Amino acid sequence: MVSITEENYLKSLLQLRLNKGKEEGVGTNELAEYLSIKPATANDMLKKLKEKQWVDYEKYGKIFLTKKGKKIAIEVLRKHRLWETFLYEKLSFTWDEVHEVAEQLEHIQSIKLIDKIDEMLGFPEFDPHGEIIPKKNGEFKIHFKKTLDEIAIGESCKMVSVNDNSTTFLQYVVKVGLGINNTIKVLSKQSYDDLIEIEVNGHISSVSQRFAKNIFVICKNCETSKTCSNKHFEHTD
Amino acid sequence: MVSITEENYLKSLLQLRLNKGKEEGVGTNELAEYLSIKPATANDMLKKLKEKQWVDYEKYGKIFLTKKGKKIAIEVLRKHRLWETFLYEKLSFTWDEVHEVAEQLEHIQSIKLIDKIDEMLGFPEFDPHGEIIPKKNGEFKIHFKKTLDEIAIGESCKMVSVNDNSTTFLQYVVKVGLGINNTIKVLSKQSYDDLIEIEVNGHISSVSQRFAKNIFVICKNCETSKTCSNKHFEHTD
DNA sequence: TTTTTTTGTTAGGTAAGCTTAACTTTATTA
DNA sequence: TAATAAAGTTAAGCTTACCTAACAAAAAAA
Ligand SMILES: [Mn+2]
Ligand SMILES: [Mn+2]
Ligand SMILES: [Mn+2]
Ligand SMILES: [Mn+2]
Repeated sequence: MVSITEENYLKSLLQLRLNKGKEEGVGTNELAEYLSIKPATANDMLKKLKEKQWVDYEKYGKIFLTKKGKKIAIEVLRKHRLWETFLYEKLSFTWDEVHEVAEQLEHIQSIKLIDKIDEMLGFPEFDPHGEIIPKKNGEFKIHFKKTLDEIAIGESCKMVSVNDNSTTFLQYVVKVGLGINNTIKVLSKQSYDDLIEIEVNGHISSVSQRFAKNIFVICKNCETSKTCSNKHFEHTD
Repeated sequence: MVSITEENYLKSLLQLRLNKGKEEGVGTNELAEYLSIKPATANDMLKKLKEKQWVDYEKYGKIFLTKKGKKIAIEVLRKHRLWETFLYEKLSFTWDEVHEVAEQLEHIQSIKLIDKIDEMLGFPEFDPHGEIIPKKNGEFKIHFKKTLDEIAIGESCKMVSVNDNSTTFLQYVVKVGLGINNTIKVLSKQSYDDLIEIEVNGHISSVSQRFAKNIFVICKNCETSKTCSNKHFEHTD
């Protein structure tokens, strides 16, 4: 049996893993920060997760999901994104409202329930934040995303998702005139205060580094995705 | 803030209260049995619930919900029954599948969510088990229900709901040919083994005392309901 | 009315999930 | 390379929600 807390840990490990392009493990402090808990707490829990063979790591080393652990994590992520889509599509929730509720709904235990929701939605590919929804068999495409601050001056990119799901941030994104699938051109960067000047739909505005680091984009001329099954991305079991 | 466990306690106190016709409080052992926990555990929690002013009772006395406690309990009960209806009506779950999942869904914190579900369902009056669904303002009708074993020989009654939500029991109910709103006539009672002979839709069968105690009915010639607002059924606050 | 049974309470203990404070190991940077 | 900073671990302690065992009060039966 997997507790709600354990599910949140495993899902976070997967998300942190996917948010880095490279094949890196996750750190204790990084995980703790992401879950808004203290490193000591994360460390305790990681011992239990290792015991249960859902993660693997050496003392003082990076943490990796095992195959079993990754399977659970993908299921939770799938539920989260399907619930967000349900709230957005069927119950007219707004972009910034869905995440908080989905954070709870993702822990409802019935497989039948989530499969029926999937069916009701017509087996959607993306959630309202532009994130890919894993299929029932656990397969999903990985975007090689960059954050907006990594895009060079003069280059164009497409916004695919966000890295901060807080209501405050999402409402700010809307205010700046940004949205999923918008094309963003980076016009200039101020060396004085690190502000980034961008153009979206003919409209020019300036955003901070902090803001830009929370906007995920794919650049126009790069390889953008690969299919990820249960076989990829886990450590040796 | 009210925890999931606390919500389950408060909801159970309300349900036990409603399942007795009379204006009686609930006992510690009775509550513990209902929640499948030990009386000592229930006793601990009741102290905390009293501290929080959600229940009121004297030591060794019967337990009553306060106005505040009853408000929370009604909200949870409303969510439970709306979710059951959603699963049954929109996702083609069967009668015996809905309860278990609703037991989890009832604890999702969003008011907007449950109101939207209510709206999607067209503000239904009854859940799939025949139980009344409290309105958003907390009002609902109370059936003066009896259990099937209390019906006298020769009398007819209408099945309105069940007192056991286990899959095993609900599937057995279906097998016996019973369902919500069926008219049941009590033909005879065996004094030897306490079996009750009933007639439903022209079909005659015998059921045990244990079975009959879990079938709620209203008798044809009694007063059957009264409206219950937040003002009724609580102890003095 | 006394005895027995049922019901409710107290005391002491466990596991999960969290905290702070002190410490160790690894990584960075001078 | 040595000093410093960052990352990770350990120890001790808290709260919630559960348990068993022993006991006290109230209700029912003899
Ligand atoms: Mn989300
Ligand atoms: Mn969650
Ligand atoms: Mn139910
Ligand atoms: Mn519940």
